[in-house]
Amino acid sequence: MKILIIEDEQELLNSMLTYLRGENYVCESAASYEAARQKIESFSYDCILLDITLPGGNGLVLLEELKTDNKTSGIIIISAKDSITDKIKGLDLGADDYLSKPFHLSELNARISAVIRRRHFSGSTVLTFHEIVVDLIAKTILVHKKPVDLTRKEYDLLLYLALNKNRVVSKNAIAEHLSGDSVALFDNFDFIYTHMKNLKRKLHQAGSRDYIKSIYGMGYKFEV
Amino acid sequence: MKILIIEDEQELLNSMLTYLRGENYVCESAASYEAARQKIESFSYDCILLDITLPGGNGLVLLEELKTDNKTSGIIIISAKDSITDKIKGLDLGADDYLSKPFHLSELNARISAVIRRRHFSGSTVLTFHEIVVDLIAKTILVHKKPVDLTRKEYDLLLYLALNKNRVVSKNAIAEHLSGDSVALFDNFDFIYTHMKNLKRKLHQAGSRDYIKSIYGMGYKFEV
DNA sequence: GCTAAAACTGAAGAGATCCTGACGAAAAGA
DNA sequence: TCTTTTCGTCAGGATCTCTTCAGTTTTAGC
Repeated sequence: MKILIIEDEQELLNSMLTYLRGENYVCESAASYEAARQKIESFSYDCILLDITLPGGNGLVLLEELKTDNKTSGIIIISAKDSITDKIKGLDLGADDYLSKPFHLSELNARISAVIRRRHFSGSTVLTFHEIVVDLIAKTILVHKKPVDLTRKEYDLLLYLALNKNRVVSKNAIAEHLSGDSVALFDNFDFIYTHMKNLKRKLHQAGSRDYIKSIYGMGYKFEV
Repeated sequence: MKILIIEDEQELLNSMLTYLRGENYVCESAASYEAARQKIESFSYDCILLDITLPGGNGLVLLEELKTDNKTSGIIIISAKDSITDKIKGLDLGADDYLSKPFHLSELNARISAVIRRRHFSGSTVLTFHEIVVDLIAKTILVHKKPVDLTRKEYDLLLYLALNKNRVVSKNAIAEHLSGDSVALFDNFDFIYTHMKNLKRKLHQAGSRDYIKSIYGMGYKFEV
């Protein structure tokens, strides 16, 4: 699978490249719309990550071109939070999905595979783990096809664990993800214990098996 | 995995220590180049975080020394944004990566594990020794494709042995690697005996052959 | 073989980590 | 505004891990 990343922030770009290559995607990058346009004309990509807030050009114009060219690439818009307009949200402009900065690389990865899956296999943006189904767009959880009433934090927590399935995730990482604050340092993880407890209880009551394992001294693991 | 943090800003240092210890790294710190030099001479680290803009000494000189000493440590340069020269960016000076302040601790963490992977494991995320598989990202050990649950110390111990496969590692080296304060020589290796015993037992019970040999008077060897 | 040093073992206390229920604060919804 | 829900903190207790210790076995050298 081949991905084009259109992004000018060097550090973010590097992170994305490293992560996505680690996920076995073939990645190329462009730091300007002009460079991107050239690449798109010459090569084909399964997915294009488009930062629409680059200096020196309007990303929406590029988006227009992309859609009229009826290429088969899936397109995910990336943008600062306050640049996400209702039009983008509604995906009226023809993108397949959008993600606002700052985002987590694991979430980006999930979106990419969802978009690619949909394009190639006309699926939807859901993640399925046995009886648990996560709908990324609706932000809902189904267990045995029945919705489970989770709070926002609980949903975030489950999604994060699910995106990192079969990996041990540290409490540092969880705390950062839940709080949305990527700068803060956490001296106490009590709130994680509480959310974890409630999440586990709700999933259990809904009839799910206990996929969330606690790994003493290391963190948690969503094991499927 | 053991890390040396060379940094004089106390607050930042504390954040880094707390975070990285939370990620199960064994961490030590030095607030000056002189202190750092001493530690580096006496002990070995898997990764060194080097702030090159400390007062009272030039970090680049220390970097030079580090590279000529051909130690196996990975080196990540940390510095204020405007001190990042093109040379550093190109990593011509021999560092493995660089990070400009301010940075996110999770980003630092990602860089560290990438550097360690590159240096020690030639970039791979899983190590395979016949029926034993070490997944560095999942932080999980598989024997015959089934997970074996190890404690932190047991996992670290196995990783350290695997890292030095087919070499004899002394108990001093193991002790230094497992427990943070490398102040003095250890007079008592009882805790190693216990961890080793438990590790061996768990691997054996999981159906693995006994690759860990005890070399009388020398140490241990992971023989594959 | 004998001896002393080194290595192993099981048990157990100390210590760290995690879970739980309850409660007030904060946020969201009516 | 008032009500309801969600969130984070806290303290007590449960659980798991680490280290130490004492007793036993193995090893190398004589």
